[in-house]
Amino acid sequence: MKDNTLLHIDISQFQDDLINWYQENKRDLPWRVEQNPYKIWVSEVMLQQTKVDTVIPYFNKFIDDFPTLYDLASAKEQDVLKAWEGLGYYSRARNLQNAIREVVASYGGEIPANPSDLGSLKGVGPYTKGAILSIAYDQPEPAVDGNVMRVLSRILKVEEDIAKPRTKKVFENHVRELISHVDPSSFNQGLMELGAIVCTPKNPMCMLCPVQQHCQAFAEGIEKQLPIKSKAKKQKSLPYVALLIKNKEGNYLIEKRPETGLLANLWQFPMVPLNEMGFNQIPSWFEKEYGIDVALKREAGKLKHVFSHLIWDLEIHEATSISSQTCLSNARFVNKNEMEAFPFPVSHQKMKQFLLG
DNA sequence: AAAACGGGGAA
DNA sequence: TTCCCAGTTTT
Repeated sequence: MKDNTLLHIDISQFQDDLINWYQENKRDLPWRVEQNPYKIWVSEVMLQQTKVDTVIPYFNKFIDDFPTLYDLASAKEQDVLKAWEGLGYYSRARNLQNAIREVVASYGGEIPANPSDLGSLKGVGPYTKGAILSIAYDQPEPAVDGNVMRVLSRILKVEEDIAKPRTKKVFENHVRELISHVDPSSFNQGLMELGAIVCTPKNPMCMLCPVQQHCQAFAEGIEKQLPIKSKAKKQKSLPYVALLIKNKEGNYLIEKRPETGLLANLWQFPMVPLNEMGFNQIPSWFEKEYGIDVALKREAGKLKHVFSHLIWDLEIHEATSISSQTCLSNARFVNKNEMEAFPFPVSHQKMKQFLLG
């Protein structure tokens, strides 16, 4: 063992300081009320790349709609996506239901308490696996997320690029050395809570930190320089015309997106890729793709929607059609009331809102 | 190892 | 604007 970074830390004292602080300062959150593996799992999936304040109302509604894993297993996917509407990363919801169905089918409804079975489930990667094992089952497994990497990069002065996939393994190894075997749940949650409340990205509040005396970065005054993270390349912008097409019955055309890729299985208003054709080709393109006539009426506004990896530049147009149906099974005319049952991404929720006034 | 995959909020 | 967030899957 060449790396003796941990020798600088009094592990037992560090555990006590962190766990005691967590017990005293942890936030009251809906998924901390009981040690229920299903609810903890749901919360962990929702919390991936999503802030606590955003998750809370979704979590409460989700548990209300699907109180047990059997309710989720037997639900329709469209209803699960509807409950997830607006949260983003919709594959999380589809993977979660897939995994829960696997738990019912192969594990008698008992969420596996061992790393290999648990980790084999859809959507359960290294983080979620460790979070469930430690928080729901009190096992000393690492649960390393962005918070933990930031906190430990400062405490242990780790200067590797946290944007690199392999760096996460470095932190997992550190956690295996540091984690309390008496209360691994409070240890892991304490690290994350500390990252969320005290050891924040820009201006960490070191004066309030319960493990300040263990922190290498604080000792050297370099806490704001850590962690080191390379920048992502910037998004490409894609121009579209999105159409609010009303037919004679007063119904609007919506369509289901493909079952893989971006916003899989969500619904939307038709979008015409402008980088593949000119504006005046839209009606003929529609005749070819949807088998319906379309007459553009007027522009309703513009919408810019930013994803992590691309940007939609949308020009919204109102249009009319004399058709009542399309040649596509995934597209249909619905009235404003029926529209409410379909899951839309946020960009198209805004267009829907435009229609509803 | 890199890219795909959403959305919101803070600085 | 820029960056960040309780990540996983696919390529």
